[in-house]
Amino acid sequence: MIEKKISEYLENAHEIFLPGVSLDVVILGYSENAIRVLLLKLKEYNLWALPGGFIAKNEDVDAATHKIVKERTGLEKLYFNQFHLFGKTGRNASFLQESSHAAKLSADARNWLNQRFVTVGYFALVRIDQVVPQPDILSEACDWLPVDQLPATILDHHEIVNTAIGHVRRQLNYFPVGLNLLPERFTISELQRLYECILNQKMDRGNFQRKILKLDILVRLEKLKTGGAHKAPYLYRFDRDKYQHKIQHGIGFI
Amino acid sequence: MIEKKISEYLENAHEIFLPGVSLDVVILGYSENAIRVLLLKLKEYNLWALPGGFIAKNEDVDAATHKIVKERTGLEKLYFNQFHLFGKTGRNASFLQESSHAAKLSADARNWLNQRFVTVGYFALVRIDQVVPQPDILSEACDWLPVDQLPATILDHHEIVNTAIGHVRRQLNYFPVGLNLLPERFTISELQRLYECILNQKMDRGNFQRKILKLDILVRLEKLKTGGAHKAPYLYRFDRDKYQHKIQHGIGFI
DNA sequence: TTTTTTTGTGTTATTTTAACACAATATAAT
DNA sequence: ATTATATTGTGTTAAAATAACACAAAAAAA
Repeated sequence: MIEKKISEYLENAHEIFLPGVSLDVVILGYSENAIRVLLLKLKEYNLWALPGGFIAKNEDVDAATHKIVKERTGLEKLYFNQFHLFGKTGRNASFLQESSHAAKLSADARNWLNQRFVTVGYFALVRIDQVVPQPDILSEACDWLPVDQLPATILDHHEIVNTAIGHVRRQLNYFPVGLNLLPERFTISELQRLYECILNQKMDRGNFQRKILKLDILVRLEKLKTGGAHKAPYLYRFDRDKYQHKIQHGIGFI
Repeated sequence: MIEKKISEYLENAHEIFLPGVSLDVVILGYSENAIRVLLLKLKEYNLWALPGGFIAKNEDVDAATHKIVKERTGLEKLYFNQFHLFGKTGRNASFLQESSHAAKLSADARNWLNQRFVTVGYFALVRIDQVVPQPDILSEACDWLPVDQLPATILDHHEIVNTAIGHVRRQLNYFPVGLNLLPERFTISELQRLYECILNQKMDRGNFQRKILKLDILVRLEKLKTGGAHKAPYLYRFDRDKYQHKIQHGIGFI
């Protein structure tokens, strides 16, 4: 039955969508000291996929990103960053043709899906506990999967995720990170663990503290009361205005 | 008559090219203390354009870049860097429709050109005096124009050039530059002027010298004999292996 | 009360950065 | 031939940044 949905969705795709171009979005989240990526499990296929789709002929690519993510995961108002156009031939060769489900698709749908696409990749960073992704009709599940143990995916989505992470890692040198990945109030150690997790390397605690505080994007709150068998750390929150300023203008950190 | 050429070129474009996607290349060169960009002057239009074109259906986008640049300017073996996908609607709205020449094109060509495109931008850096660009049949001229005084261009090529320069400027923090922009042998001051030109800011001479030498990508040659009314500076050349290593692995500089 | 763990902050050696200094020297001016 | 001018190679130094480690304070568990 899923084929019927896909066929309906792609009926007249030639008239609606910009041909040749697709769009995939790497939504990265953080929890339990692991960077995770939001993937959709395709119904009746044992494969995962990034939320992605096509761009309407009269639609900006940036706008399509928001629309596609909303449709496929329910998430809204994320901040997206374009990072690469994946343009190799043979990107989208195999999986559809080999599938036993392909034959059940309409001719329109098959034609559309079998054309050669280039895909533009966007990424976003979000707080896992603050969003509730909802799989769309094409997907049976929508899950946060750790990026270092990706499941089997369609096409080159594995490569797209890894490229996105490389970009995030490099951006860390110029832009702060954390506003969308940590709870409203957090400790410096929690922020440090996030950095260590993205960069996959340990950092000196004292030096990290001094350096991040000197960026002047954190506001110190009262002491943390609950918790571990040790001295209670201060809680901080981001100063959103100053944080946004650094995001816009960039500032070295690591 | 140019319309006939264009019509021929675009005949059956639907079958040959990936629809919806075009490609533009910002080739930057340096001479006389100005960063210049290679532009083509379109025949019978009083507008300039970046070398650009379309991607064959069975062709990698990276490969298309080389092919298009070769066809349109004669330049080969450049090192290209993809930097952005320009995806706004209305990018390619006006110039063709308004032109009196459009009516002379074949229906095929008009159809092809009137579809909505997104364009992927690549840039390259080259030594102006080492390449001899040749305009192709579609262009009456092929010239290096200073990026701070761009002439009227088609579409959003102005924005594409400026975006490319922004990327080059940011890359300067991570990768050396100069191998493709200076003569084989050059002085440190010449290299400094290049940096100042790209960054549009003055730098301290002594500090620049120490810093660039510490990168360990330059080889000192004999003294410069000819020239100015002052102490003769040393000549240097790039150590290509070490330079390439820095390009690959990146290293902070500025 | 003691132990364990982590925190906030301190110390110090080393390196980097930024700004300026000055003699050396190749040509031009006299 | 002598002096002036411009630019070079290198030196100096204060300030800032970096890296590695130190230690008492404190919250909870033992």
